[in-house]
Amino acid sequence: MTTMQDVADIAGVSKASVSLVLNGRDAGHVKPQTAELIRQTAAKLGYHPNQLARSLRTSRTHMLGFISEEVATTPYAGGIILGAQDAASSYGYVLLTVSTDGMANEEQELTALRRYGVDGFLYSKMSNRITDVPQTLTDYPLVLLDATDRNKRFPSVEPDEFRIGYDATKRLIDAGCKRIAYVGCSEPLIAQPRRLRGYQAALSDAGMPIDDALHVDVLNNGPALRAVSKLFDEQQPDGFFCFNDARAWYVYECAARRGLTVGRDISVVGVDNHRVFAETLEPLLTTVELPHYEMGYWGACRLISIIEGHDVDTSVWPETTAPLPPLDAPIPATIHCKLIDKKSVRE
Amino acid sequence: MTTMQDVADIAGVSKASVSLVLNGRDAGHVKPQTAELIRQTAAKLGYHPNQLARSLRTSRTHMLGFISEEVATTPYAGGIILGAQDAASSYGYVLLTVSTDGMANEEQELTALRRYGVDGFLYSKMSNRITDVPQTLTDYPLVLLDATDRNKRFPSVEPDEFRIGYDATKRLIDAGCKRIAYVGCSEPLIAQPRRLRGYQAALSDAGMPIDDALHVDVLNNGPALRAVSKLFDEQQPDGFFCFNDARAWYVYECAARRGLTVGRDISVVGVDNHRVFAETLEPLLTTVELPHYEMGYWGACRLISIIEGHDVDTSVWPETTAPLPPLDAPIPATIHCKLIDKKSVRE
DNA sequence: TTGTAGGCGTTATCAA
DNA sequence: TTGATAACGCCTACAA
Repeated sequence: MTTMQDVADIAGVSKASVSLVLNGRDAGHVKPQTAELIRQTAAKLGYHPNQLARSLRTSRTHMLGFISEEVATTPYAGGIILGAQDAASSYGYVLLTVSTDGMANEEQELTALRRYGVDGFLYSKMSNRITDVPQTLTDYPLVLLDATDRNKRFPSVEPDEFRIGYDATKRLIDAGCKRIAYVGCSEPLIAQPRRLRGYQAALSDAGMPIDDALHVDVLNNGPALRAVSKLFDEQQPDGFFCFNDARAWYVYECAARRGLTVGRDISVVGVDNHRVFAETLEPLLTTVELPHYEMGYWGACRLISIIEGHDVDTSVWPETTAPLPPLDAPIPATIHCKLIDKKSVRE
Repeated sequence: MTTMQDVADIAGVSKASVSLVLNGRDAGHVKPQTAELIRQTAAKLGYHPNQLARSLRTSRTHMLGFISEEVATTPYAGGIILGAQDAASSYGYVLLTVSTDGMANEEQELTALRRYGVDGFLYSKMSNRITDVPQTLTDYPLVLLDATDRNKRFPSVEPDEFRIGYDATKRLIDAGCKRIAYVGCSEPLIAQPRRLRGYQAALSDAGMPIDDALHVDVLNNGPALRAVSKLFDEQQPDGFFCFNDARAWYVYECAARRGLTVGRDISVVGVDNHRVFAETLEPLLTTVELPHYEMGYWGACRLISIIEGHDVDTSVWPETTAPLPPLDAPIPATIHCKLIDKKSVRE
């Protein structure tokens, strides 16, 4: 590894000058000519600063601790991590991941991360759970992902469930469906009532009646299948908004048994949690993606803005990120997630 | 943060002694009495060594770079990362993850990781692809996960596809199926022929005929559905081994349309890539899990053994991990993955 | 405009 | 058995 001293020696200057130039602090300190020389020899030698030494001095590591409570065992994980990764990388940060999934030694793992000197934490749950932030983390910059802080002390990024329900239902309306059912989830998830409200709002806005008989919440397996079966027979819906792809499968099964073809006789829109349907049924099923990537992405952005002390205007966030530097990654036109922040006026 | 100097001052000794004691190198160097005093004051002050300073000195960071080429965008990722995580954590290592998924700047990302001083790399592809290791990594300890090094220079851990095919088929045989079909994948994946061989071997071992008409490779969507439909009508299989859950779905759809019930009229075993079926169809569909967790786990073990210079006997690996210290994590009785290593006699 | 020197928190060498 | 002391590579007053 070539060090700063090497560069200094070969360029015939001192370490201090090299440091100044390579950190962009040379304006008015180092003669432009010398600066250029330094830059060139650095490039020639393939010099890269040693992060450890730098961090030891500055006590900033440019590492973010990514903690996933339940994420890693689910298929959802990838997107969040990838989003956080991309954002982090744009700003010169890197992710130190740890999953405390069902581990007894959560505290241990977290203090381990602290010892590595991470600058802040992304704390990622699943399905937007209400969460108590571990004591160990409360004195660090921290942003929650797909989770909500019970005490509302920390910013969080969560899916805009209402919008998901609204958009999905709107698609069915636009497709000409007249009797649109909602196959929900009977587990007590935050998402459930919000998606339901979105579904109802979309119907109302379109001047369509809200019929409770068209709404059924199910769990899994046999009972779920029977409940959907009943819905088919008693209500004969022509459109289905499904809480997720697992639920959508029951609709498929029932349709198949009745000789109905999805995409012709009935329409189905589901929230795609597992990607298997996107891969398999693309032409048949319309899916709404959960904004996992976006949550990771904007969560990391927010965290970095906190770490670096930027005063982000979160009322127009994440549509606007100023005064953060612009990012290369494309910003989606519609972002199906929202930032919850003390300063936020949204929600 | 309390430092070593603090401990030394309060205990009334020098930094050197503290260092020796706290690193367990005090035998024959430090008087047991002093050692005890040092340990106690360290505990009292809540002293934790600063990893950065330590790393700067030892040039060992106990961080592993986890590179996923394609992993993060798939539902498979979680398991691999989690496995690697668990193993790493057992040995006091931590994972620095980076996904170069479709990134133009792979090299950049990797040199970034190098600057952070990772001790080695886990390079994770998907679906056991033949892989060229990036030049940037070749001078580091490196283990490939779910991938095979084209030049066979580095160890890799990949699924035991033959065994997967064999076991899945065996289950159908044990369930009493007489006409067992294989619904494979027509993409050119390493897994495909190996699973097919496993399927055939299981049939042979059971004294059952191998009928090529019962084997069909499909892609997606309409054509796949029609191919499986044809299989149903022309061959009337009573058991199906499916390449993955996406393929299994076509079997379900066809069965439903014919009024056949899975678990009663026909049996289905599929490799579960997406977890959606495990969640939804548990009682109906039998699934074989891909050994993602195991690959991550054993890959990390191997990498660490290389880093620490242990001479692991890979001929009996991963069943035995000696001379590595024992791990807390349970070792699965049957491991559906195998280590490919220069010294390996397996495969 | 440049260079010198001190320190970040460890570990390791070598006298005492 | 201990304790100075010198690295590790970098940043940053401050002096020249």
